[in-house]
Amino acid sequence: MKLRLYNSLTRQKEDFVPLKENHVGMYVCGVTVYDYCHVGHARAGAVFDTIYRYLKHLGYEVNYARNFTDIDDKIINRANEQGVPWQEVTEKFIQAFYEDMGKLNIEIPTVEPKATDHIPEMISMIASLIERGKAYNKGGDVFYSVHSFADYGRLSGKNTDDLLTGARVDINEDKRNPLDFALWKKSKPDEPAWGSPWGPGRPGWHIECSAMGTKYLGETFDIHGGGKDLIFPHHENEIAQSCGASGKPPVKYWIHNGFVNIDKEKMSKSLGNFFTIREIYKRHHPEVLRLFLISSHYRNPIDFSEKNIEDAAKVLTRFYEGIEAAEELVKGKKTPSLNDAVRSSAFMQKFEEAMSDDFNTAVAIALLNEELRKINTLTKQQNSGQDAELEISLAAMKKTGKVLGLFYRSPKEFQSEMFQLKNQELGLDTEKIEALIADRNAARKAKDWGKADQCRDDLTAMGVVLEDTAQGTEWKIK
RNA sequence: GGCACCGUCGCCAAGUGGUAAGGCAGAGGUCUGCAAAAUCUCUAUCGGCGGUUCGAGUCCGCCCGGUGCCUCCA
Repeated sequence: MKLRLYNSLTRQKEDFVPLKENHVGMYVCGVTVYDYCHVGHARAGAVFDTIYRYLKHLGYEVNYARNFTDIDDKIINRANEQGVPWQEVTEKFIQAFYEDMGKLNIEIPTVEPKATDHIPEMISMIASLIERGKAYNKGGDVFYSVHSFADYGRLSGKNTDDLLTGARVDINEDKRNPLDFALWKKSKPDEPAWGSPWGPGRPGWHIECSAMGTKYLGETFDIHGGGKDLIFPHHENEIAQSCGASGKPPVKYWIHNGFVNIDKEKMSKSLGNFFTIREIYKRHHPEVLRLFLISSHYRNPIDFSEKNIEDAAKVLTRFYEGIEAAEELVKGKKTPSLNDAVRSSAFMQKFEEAMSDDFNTAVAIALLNEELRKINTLTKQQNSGQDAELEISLAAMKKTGKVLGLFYRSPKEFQSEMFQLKNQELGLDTEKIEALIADRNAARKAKDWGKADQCRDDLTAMGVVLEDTAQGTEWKIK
């Protein structure tokens, strides 16, 4: 299946041709670890995790690097506020990152470089930039000279004149040009510092990604990802740095995910209108969050709202119920060459077609819904002659789920976790519910429909929904 | 001010120029003692106005409305 993806650099969909056949080098900007992750981070996590999984699904050997920015002004400020060493702040939030992203079923990348483990690489890149006349030392601060890079602004579609007339350029006497940005920051007393040819200091934000990307993926690699907000200045500066140092463009395909909005407005730290992932987990299942995050195309903005999350919860619940019933029927069966049948199924073909069109997860999920309907119908028919078909559909569904990072729990586990979340609000008295159900079943046996309905009405009022099955009466929370 | 992007059913959301996927909600049928679940059927001409074309949601222009980037930010 030929993969096409939208390249932010050229602003169009392009055929994906890796630099090295069957191999992909991918770098995604991680987080600055000074606080808990919010839903925006969750989206970037889910989007690039899905891309990573799909590339592997296509058979590529993927070298995937995602960094931790563990030295930065914000980290230092946070440490000072709390009166703790900065390392304590970063360790805490790296730990929290793993917890939050782990629940979202985000796979661990091939490498996860930390900025502070790569100071020598950054120093050497900066030195090389100075040598090539692309950077200058001003009293211990080193700046990149934007004028030295003719292509500056290509990724973000800006030209330096416009940037200069913009109202918000940083006025800094030490800079030759207001657009120049820091590669190395001289440290003040009591600030964390590393030795360098320009005196003690710490690296600027942009240089770390250039240095680590180069180290792990080479001077030019296939894919670089991140949120749209990183295009300028972060990624623009990365290009300038890497190109300046190596003379080669660092990245072939740039991929940027859209924002998570609250009431149509970008969710961000600076606006203060953000939800942390862990806040969401208190009320919503992580897998529901993941489904919500990938139900829209990754480049479009998504609006985070209770209604939208609840819709996703309904969809996922339906999937798990269908899977549970089908698994029951397929249990113990073993269709010969199941993998081949799955691979060549029309459903899998269409799934790959959708995903290969710039990772269209929205269409992929629509296809999953259609396949679920097929599975439900086959399950209901309970026709042993069609078990193979059901088994193939179920296996295909699971396989696409693996690409999307869904359906990896057992249905029972999912249902029980959902139950617990819902029950937190209602605080249901299980014994009372069981007793009412017993009463109702006694009444049903005696064909006392009035009393039976009364029992159910009482339960409905408590938020309990009944389901009479061949195996008995089951109940769940609405 | 500069540069991008977006406006599709009540809500969410896909859509390579050929006559609108999917989900939620809603209506009706099957099933059920009644329900639930499942399943079937039904519900939009795509912000507005022009233009290009045999044909446009899909390309061009203008207008209206919304968002983002230009400062740290996924």
